[in-house]
Amino acid sequence: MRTKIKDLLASEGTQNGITIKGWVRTKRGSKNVSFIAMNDGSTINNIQVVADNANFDEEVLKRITTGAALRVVGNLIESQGAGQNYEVEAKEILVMGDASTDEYPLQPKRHSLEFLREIAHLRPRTNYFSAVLRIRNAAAYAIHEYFNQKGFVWMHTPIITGSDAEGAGEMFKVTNFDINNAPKTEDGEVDFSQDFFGKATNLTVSGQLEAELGAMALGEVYTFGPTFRAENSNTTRHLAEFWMVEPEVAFNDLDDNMDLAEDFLKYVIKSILEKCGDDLTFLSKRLADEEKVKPAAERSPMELKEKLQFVAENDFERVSYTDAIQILRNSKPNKKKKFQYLINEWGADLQSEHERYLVEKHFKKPVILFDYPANIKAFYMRENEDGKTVRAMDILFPGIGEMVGGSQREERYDVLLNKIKTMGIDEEELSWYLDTRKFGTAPHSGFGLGFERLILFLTGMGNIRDVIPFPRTPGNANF
RNA sequence: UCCCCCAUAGCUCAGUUGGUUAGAGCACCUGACUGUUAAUCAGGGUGUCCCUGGUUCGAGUCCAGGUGAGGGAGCCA
Repeated sequence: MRTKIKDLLASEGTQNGITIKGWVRTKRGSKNVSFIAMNDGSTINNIQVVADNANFDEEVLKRITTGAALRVVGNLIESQGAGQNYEVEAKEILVMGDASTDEYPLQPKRHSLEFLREIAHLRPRTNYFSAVLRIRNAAAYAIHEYFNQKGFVWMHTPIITGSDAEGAGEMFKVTNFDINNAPKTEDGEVDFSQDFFGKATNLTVSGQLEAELGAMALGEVYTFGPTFRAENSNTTRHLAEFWMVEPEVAFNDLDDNMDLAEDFLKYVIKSILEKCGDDLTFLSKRLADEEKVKPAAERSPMELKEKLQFVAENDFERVSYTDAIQILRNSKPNKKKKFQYLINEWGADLQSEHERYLVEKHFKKPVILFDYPANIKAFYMRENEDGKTVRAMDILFPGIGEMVGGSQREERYDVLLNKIKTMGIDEEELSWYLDTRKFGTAPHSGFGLGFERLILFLTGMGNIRDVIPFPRTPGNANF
């Protein structure tokens, strides 16, 4: 039996005969005594193991190096040094796995995130990354907890899809063909009727359309799973493989949808503040250190925990696209021609510089933009009475941009069919989707949340490749 | 995909107008030290200066191409 370091550090008193297993972070010491900082991933904090050198084989002590796996049997005693309440007085030390000092790349010092990305198989062993992974786990748990409490059904939508009309971006092809020798039809095209599924298939870019089917039966559903986009996106906020949360609720209109999204985000943030205190404290401190190096203008006005608290406790700003255009048109950067894309008239798609202005300069809090022009949004969004806008909403977060994208869905069969036709989408492909509007249609709404973008916000990390264990990006599928 | 930067020791980085034997801190190794907190002190340099080609008497330094990485934009979550 081993005791987790988290539990030992929280111990109410001394304990005899405990066993810990974990990895060495640092070893230091003098002629008579060695101090080993050990971590087992249960907490960001290390426990100090103290070994009286006289009681141990010199060869064993030599093998205790940064990265080595140890089993230590001993007593939890009150620390005789400053800096920690308890420490483990070692009686027995077994080196379970050595870590060669001249090969092990992690050192007891700060490494750059770029370097750690190159050794993604070892980076969970760092404070930085283990904190992110624990927060990621707690956030996933909080998401399920939230929806469960609200009576949502977690629906497993397919990863492999036969539909190419999801309309959310480039898709990865799935085939069993020998790509150099695929069967061809008479006119020279690849003959997918002979492929595994009997048709061309792809990895999903969204579970929304299927989630809508579920919502029209179960009332409230959500998806939470991997999602794939074959876009050649090279940014700090895009991945080719990422996790997405997509709630879909029957009878909800756009206002209900915005209420749900805001309440949901605040719940997850509060949950992390409550459960990941140690990890947040570490990240908060680390980020504050990095801020010090930056010029004053680029520094964030709040530190991580404050920022999370602020967002959890204040209402998001809700602004229609039309009002947002007004604000932007009259803004200083627009008048002084500081925007790369100047806002002149209604109908323009907002660039990230505009979104950033609204969120970071004008409102200084998360902003929900709604009622966008129909021609810049997807076919399934419900048309407003004005005939030119749709019931879409995006939630923009400071430093991240679009966290959530959602809409009230077009539930009117004729309107939807017409939209599909004018956008040149194959209606045969979507006949099953159209059936929901044919049989017992009802207003419904939903949204998609980029899980990793949420983790970016929760951890204060700057690059999405640092909040997923093994990032998949164009040109990179290592590990 | 476009734009901008960058690539020197295991890591982080310095390297002057092109100049002879390429440096620092940390890591690592050796030793010292009565309890340390990324321990401290003394000693030790471990290198395909990303690759290919060019300019030059001479290239880590200049030029061209390539590769890799980072930031920004677009696409979006």
